Amino acid sequence: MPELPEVETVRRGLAPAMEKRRILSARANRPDLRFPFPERFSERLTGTVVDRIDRRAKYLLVRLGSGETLLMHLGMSGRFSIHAEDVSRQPGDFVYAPAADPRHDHVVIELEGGVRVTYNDPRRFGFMVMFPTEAEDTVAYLKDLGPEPNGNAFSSARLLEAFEGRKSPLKAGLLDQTVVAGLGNIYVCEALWRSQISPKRQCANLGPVRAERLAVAVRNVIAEAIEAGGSTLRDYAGADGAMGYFQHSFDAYGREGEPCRRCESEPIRRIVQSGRSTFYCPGCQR
DNA sequence: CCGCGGACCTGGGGGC
DNA sequence: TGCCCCCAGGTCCGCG
Repeated sequence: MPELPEVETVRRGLAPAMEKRRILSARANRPDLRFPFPERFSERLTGTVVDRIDRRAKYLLVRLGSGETLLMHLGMSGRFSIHAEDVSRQPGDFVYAPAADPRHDHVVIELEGGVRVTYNDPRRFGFMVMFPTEAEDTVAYLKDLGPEPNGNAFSSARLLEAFEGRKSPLKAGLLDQTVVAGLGNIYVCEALWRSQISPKRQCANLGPVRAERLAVAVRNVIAEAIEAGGSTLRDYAGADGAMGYFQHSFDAYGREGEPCRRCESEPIRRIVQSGRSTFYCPGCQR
């Protein structure tokens, strides 16, 4: 999936195309993604104005003039493309996305000004739900989320508190969205590599010194990835590759067998933790 | 309550 | 060319 930085990049791309524009039509081309679309999906979107697009963790929150919020999650393979006649284009904006298989164009939204936003998702792990904006505090997807890694509430103290007594390995702990919100498989591997901490270490055995290194690494890895416009990996292509987005390179993720860029003595190893690949350097991550 | 494995989907790549 | 297996950025659910 797009992790937090990629979702933030998508938000920044969608915002200039959608904000302050009225939705002229909205169509779902099938009854469901991961879950069924909201009741009367098309009717609830059509005619309302998009006030603003926010992000929380990996969720996009489209604030509508109707008083509702459209919450969207991109799953593993969700992407948006925008076709626009008069959206101002600046370096870094993404207006056209690379071609996707149109069989997986599941949602098409037309807005004022000749803007068309298309959601494409081959695996259909993404989903969209709607709720009254005023009831946001009760929305299950949002209410238990931990702090944003780039916010003030995220710190080494937060990690120590969340990990107290926890038996699971750090890899699993950092993927837990109630501990810190928005990390996924890639950036967890990268943050652990940066902080030289083993993904196999028990959460409860983190300790204050490593916790500080880890918190700094998480914060920096996320900030840099947002800065880079999100990674452009595989089927994620919310941004237009042709627009010159930085091709993110990773230190650990996906580098199995390649030499560690820090200690250069051991190759990066791939192991499986709770069913997912973990990449780390057994030489310098302890 | 916690932690883990499986399920949900489709497509791409490698081996034979 | 085809087939089969493995792999993929996430999350939810049920089991022990």
